[in-house]
Amino acid sequence: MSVSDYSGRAAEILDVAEARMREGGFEAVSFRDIAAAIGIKSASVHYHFPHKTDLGHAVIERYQARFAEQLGAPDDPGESVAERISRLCGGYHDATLKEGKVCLACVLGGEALDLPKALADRISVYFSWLIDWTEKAMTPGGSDRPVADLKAGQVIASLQGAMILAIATKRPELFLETESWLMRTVGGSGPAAPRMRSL
Amino acid sequence: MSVSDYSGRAAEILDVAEARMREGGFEAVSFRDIAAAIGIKSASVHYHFPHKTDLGHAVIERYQARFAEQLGAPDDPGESVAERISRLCGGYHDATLKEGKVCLACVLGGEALDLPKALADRISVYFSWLIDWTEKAMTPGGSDRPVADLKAGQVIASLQGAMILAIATKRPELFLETESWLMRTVGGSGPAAPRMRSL
DNA sequence: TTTTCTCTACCTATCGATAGGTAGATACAA
DNA sequence: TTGTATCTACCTATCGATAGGTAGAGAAAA
Repeated sequence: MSVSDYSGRAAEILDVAEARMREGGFEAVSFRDIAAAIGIKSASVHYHFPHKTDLGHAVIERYQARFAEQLGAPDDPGESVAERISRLCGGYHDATLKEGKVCLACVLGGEALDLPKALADRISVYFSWLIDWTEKAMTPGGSDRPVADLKAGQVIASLQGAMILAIATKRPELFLETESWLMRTVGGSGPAAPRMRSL
Repeated sequence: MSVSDYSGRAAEILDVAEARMREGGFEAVSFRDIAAAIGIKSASVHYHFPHKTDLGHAVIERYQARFAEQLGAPDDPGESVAERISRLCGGYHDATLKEGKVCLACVLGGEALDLPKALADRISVYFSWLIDWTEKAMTPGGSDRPVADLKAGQVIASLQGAMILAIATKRPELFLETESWLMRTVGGSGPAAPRMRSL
C-alpha cells in the first residue's frame, strides 16, 4: 500500500483539487470549492488534509505515482526506445487533447517561485525523476548512451512547452507537431519498429 | 506614442505587477501588494488601472512591445538566421539566468484556463505573434521556406519548457542545453557565421 | 477653475484555519 | 448483555486576514 493510495472521500477531494490545480495553479484551489463540488463542508476537507500544503503535496505525490505506473519501466530490455517514448508522448497527448488541460507539473513549475517551499521542492523532485526516466528510456538495451542528439531534459521541455502553447492558443497542432517530431527523432531508431499511437 | 508607453506612477505599478505576475501568476498580484511596494495606497492603484484585468492587460501589452523592440525585424535581409535566433534565445536566456524568473507568457499560459477571458485571449495573441516572428526569422532572405526540420512553434515550445525546468529545478544547464542545441540546429545554417552570445 | 492625482474610510466576499460538538461504528471488559 | 471508551467522519460556527472595489474629500498643478 503506497502513500499515494487513496480511496473514498480523500480520493474524491484529491480529484477535485488536482483538476483545479491544473486549471489555475495552487492558488486557484480552495477548501470551499472542493467541499462544494463534492457536497461536504470545508471543515471536512481539513479533516483529511489539515493544511493546504498537505493537500498540494498529496496531489503531486499521487500524480507522480499514477504517471510512473503509466510509463512503466524505462529499462525493460524487451522493449524498444520507440515504445517507451510513445508511452511518454501518450501521457502528454491525452492530457492535452483528451483532458484539454495542461499537466500538473507544468502549471506548478511556472509558479514555483511563489509556492510554499515544500511544494516547490516536491515539484523539483518530480522533474528530476521524469528526466531521469526519460534518459533511461532513451538508452537502448545493451547500449550505454542515449539515442539521438537530444538530451532527456530537452524532450521533456519540448513536450511541456508544446502543451502550454497548444492549450493557451487552442491550436492542438502545436502539440501534435512536437509529438510527431519526437517520435521521428528520438523514437525512430529503436530495434523494433515505432508503433505509432493513433493521433 | 504607443499604448504601451507608460511613465511615472503607472510605469512603477506595471513594474511591480509584472514582477509579481512572473513569480506567481495573475492571482498572485494584489493591489495592496503593489501599493505597499511603491509606497502609495491601493486606491491609488485603482485610479491608474480601475480593474485587475486592466492591469493584467497593460502588463502583457507592454511586455510584448518591449520584447518586440528587443527582437527587432524578423526579415531584415542584411541579417542571418543565426543572428535573429541568437536574439530570440538571448531574451529567454536573460530572463532565466539573469532575472531568475520564468517569462510572463509562460506563467500566464499555464493558468490560461483560469484567467479572465480578455487575458486568456491576449496571451493567445502574444503566442501567435511570437511564433509568427520566429517563423519569419527562420526563413533566410531570398528563400521561401524556413531553415531546419523544426517548426517555429517547436522552437518557442522548447525555450519555454526549458525555462520552466531550469527555474523549477534550479538547474540552469537544463536551459543552456536547449539554447545551444537551438543555435546549432536552427541558427547554424545561415549565410553569416553564427555569432554566439556569451554563455 | 478644471484636471490630475492621491488620500481616508469604507464595503462585501472569500480565504485558510480552528474550536468544539456529534452520530455511528468498533472494541473490550464486567 | 451492558457500560465504557475510542475512533472515524463529518458537522456548525467563527476567527483574523486579505481580496477587489468604491465614494468622496483634499491637494496641487495646468
